[in-house]
Amino acid sequence: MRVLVIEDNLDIQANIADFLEPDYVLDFAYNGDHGLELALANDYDVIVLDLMLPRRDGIDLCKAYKSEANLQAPILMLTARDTLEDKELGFAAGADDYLTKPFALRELKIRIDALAKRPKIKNASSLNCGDLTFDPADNIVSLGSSSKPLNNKEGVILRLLMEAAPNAISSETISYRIWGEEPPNSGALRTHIYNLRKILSSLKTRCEIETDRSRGYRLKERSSDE
Amino acid sequence: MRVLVIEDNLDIQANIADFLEPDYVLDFAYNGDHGLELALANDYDVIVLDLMLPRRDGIDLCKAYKSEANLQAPILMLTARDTLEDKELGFAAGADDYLTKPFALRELKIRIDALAKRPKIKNASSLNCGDLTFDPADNIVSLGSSSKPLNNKEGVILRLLMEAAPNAISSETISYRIWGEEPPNSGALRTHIYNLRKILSSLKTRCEIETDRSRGYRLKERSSDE
DNA sequence: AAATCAATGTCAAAAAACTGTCAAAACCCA
DNA sequence: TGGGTTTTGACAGTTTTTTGACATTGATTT
Repeated sequence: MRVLVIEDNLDIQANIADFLEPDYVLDFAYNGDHGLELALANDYDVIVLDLMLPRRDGIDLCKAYKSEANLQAPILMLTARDTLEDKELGFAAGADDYLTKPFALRELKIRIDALAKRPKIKNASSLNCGDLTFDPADNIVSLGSSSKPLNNKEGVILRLLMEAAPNAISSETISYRIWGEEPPNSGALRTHIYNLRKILSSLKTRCEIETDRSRGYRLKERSSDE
Repeated sequence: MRVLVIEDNLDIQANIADFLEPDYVLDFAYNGDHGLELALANDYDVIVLDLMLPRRDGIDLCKAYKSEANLQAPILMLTARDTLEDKELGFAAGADDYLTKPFALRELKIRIDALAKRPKIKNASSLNCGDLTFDPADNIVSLGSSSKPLNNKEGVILRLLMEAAPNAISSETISYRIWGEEPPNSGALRTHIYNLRKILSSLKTRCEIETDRSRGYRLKERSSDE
């Protein structure tokens, strides 16, 4: 497990090093610029980030990292500030956990472990599956140079399918994501899937929406032999 | 965003409801059993879990949920206990965050938001028994390169058999898992077992469904001498 | 050993549920 | 109002699930 510790206080750094070193591979940065550089260049499992840093503020670093990193490691913020406003700021900047000094090293460790468990967030503004690309921001699905606009519901459905791929996603889940507790009382979803399929096939993509009878739908790349 | 709150203290519950209700869809459970049931049956974005619960301990619930849920929602533990040992227990059970009472509702909210951001953990669970492999995610049973899709009921039955193996599981238990309190009034289960056996034997697997007369069914690897 | 009985296996056919298709109606917004 | 979006409803085709009728099995009793 690789952990990046961005902290300018040498004492704290040494403590952390002593405590975590046997179990983790640690990198250290002493200022914000260096920290961001390391964070973006390497693939860490967790980043421990002090908020008060020379050169570049922790909040700033966090925002920059979350927007620029392709594979976002979870960030644990470390700070002496304990007001709710500070925490809000930190989480709003993209932190995943927040620990106020002074803290027990063991608590730091278990929180690092907890953070490392979850899969990392992929920073993809556009989704893709096989040869297809879909941009949820403007609801356009495209294959190479040809593309088609989708309407709202179709966009949501395609996004859900792409996020779930290659697994199936149940009609109930899709329905709930679109309509919440009160779905339309007729098979509107069926119609949307139908239309989505027509659009996909007009793009000549190799992806298609498979139905997993009574379990849901799945976006899948057609195998070559069909 | 859907949040499940498992908390037996009605005051705290009401507070949480008041504070979060406008923004989130909340479900409540008042005891551990009901909480686990809801957690497994629905797809929540975050689960808020009090540790001291009637019927089933929070730690226990957490472990059970993490091992049984296909798609694990992050769990935020809520408790009056503030020792490191308690936190370690909680995180070891699979918690993703830990908040000690009393807490500020705003902090609860920002931590819920932070948890909801991260992608959920998929429980990659393919079962096997002898030479057979069964993937409940797509209901496909396979032996080496050959495989067969199962329909819903067959899938549930095979999963139960595999989970129980090498022990037998009673018809009543299977029936209850499939139909709940109101099973069909004819021997539908017999027919499903029959069909499942046909599928298994078409795969030439060495596993077979044994019947333990008046006790139930059992999945077993045939011994070589038959 | 034969008779009996309940539990189970076998199978075809009926019933129910699910899905695809599409045109038309309802809705919404500029 | 007009045009795109979304829902409705009807129908057909398919798969899944249940039903029911009968055969078999194994244990128990006579």
